[in-house]
Amino acid sequence: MSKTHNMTRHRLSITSQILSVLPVFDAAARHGSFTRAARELGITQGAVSRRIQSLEEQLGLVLFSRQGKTLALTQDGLLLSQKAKTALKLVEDLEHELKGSVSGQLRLGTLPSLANRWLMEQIKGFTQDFPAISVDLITIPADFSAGHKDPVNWDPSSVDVALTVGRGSWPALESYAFCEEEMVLVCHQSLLGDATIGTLEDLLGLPRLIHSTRLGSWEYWAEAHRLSGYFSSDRSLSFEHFFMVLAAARQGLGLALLPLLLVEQDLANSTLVEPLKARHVTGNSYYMVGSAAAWRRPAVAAFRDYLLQST
Amino acid sequence: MSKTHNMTRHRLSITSQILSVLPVFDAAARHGSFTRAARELGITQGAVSRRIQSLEEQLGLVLFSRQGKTLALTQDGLLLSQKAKTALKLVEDLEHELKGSVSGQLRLGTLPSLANRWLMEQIKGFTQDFPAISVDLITIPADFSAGHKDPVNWDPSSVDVALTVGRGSWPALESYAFCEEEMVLVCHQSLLGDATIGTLEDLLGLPRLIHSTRLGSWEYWAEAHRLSGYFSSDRSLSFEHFFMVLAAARQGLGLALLPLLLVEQDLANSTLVEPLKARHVTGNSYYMVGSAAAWRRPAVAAFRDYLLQST
DNA sequence: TCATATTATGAGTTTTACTCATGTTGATGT
DNA sequence: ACATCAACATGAGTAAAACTCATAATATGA
Repeated sequence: MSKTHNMTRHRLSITSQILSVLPVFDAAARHGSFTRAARELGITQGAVSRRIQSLEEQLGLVLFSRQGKTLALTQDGLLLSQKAKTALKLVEDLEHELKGSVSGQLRLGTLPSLANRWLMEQIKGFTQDFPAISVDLITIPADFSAGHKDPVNWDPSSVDVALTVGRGSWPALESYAFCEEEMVLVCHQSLLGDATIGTLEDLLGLPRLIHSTRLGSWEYWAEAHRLSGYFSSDRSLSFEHFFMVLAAARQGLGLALLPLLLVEQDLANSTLVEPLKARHVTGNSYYMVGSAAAWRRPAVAAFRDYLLQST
Repeated sequence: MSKTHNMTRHRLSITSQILSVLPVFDAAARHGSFTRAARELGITQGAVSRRIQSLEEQLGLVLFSRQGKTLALTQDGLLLSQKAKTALKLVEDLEHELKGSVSGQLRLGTLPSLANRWLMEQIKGFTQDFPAISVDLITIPADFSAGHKDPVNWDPSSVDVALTVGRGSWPALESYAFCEEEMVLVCHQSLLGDATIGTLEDLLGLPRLIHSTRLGSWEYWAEAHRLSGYFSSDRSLSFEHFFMVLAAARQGLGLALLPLLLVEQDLANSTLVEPLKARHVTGNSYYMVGSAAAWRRPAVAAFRDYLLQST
């Protein structure tokens, strides 16, 4: 059997290709596992496997010895991992040094619900990266328009960036979407008791927590799942902000319909459960909104880039 | 006017993106010119421009100050370039160290014509990269088959890799194409005298140098350019190998039809000229051919990778 | 020996990097 | 001043790399 291979096209020198794999290789070397490395990097196991393979081909060396489950660095791999660490450290330090030179003030306006957990996490990471930027956080109203234009219910002169939800149409402002709004059905485990939940109808007897400033949510959700007209209408519990709905749900007060962004962490650590997967993409997105002038300021641009990156 | 931007998808951390641009940035910083950096890297000016731009966006910094023609590093750029050099040096050294650990013998068989200049250049670069590999070079016959299967006119047991021309069909062997065969019309400047060459017909009065082991070359070329039947048939000069044809052409003995691979350098430094652009892709390619067992040897695989890379 | 946890791999998709062609701009010489 | 030149910038389209998803293959250990 003859086997033929075609020629490659010209690219940058081999060093460049090696450089970009270094973080992947380093993670794999540190964990001694492609799976865990992938988890750390937020990519799939297959991606790590492939990249390491191609690195080994580039170098013409075997970097890991694989025996089924067990992964171990070879002699060459060990050498590379040590040097790689040094090089990575160098570049990381450099990055921090450069970012440290960005200073200024960042005035953020945010929907109250974002400010409880999600935004705090972002701000934590951001201020670590940019220690010389001061942040000033205030809330803005959650008023919501279903129309074609999104409202500007904050004072653009007192805020550089507003974090809000909408359709991306703020005249005279420049907006960046960082997350699609997807509503998720959640509740506390205790609410379900020992009932077996098989269909959406099984859930409709449970108390629902209502978001009073966006009243249509349940109805839109029900429509998307072809369930209109099923809601019981006895006692109702309603709250102005999502964060209050969330707090109520955590207490087991009822079934909540909340944006995924706000409940990701609770789902991950099982504070809340998703009794049935009945999600609903609303068509809105979360946006950073600011004037063109604001976006030109380094501190503001840095925040935008950070958020887009970390999403 | 409102301006909206969509969210990015998750990728590797920012450091990884920075790493792969470093060689580009370094070249630009060293040359103080995107154009010259591009030339060094073998890519276009636009590619360099874009990558530097995206690096600047990633970092949220301006690295170069552009004033029309003049390009200069900013303060931040200078800082980055110094650190980048250190990091690059580290990785390059590392690469050499790893490659230095590959040792063994590489037995190459080659068409004689390749061994004059082109292959020597490759071997020079290869042995610099892999100082621990010994190379043993011999020639193999240039016999050529126009049929479906390519001949094996060398002893596979005495050679790891044969460099030859063909169609990629060597039964029981594994082959890698590294260059398409493209015939170019060349001659010494003096041959043209002061005649004005406007069409192919103008050239047909000049003496042609003939490659006796692949007699059809001129005819195939003529056919491709719809010129059959024009050749004068007085005195003829014919040579067994391309390298002899090339040597004759350099002396101004006649018009030669040679593979681009063999005359690239002569064209670049004007030892030879291409009186009219009348190239002809023959459909053959240059191949590295070896047994699967040979390709498994590190020294042999290293040579393959080097050649595919440098093409 | 079966369940499990891991890496490998085929197929298809998305994103990035590149080329080519053209636009723009500032310096230079007449 | 103005034309010219030599750089960088940029829009559009293409090629290649990187990633995902789904699934296969494989060693480990109860």
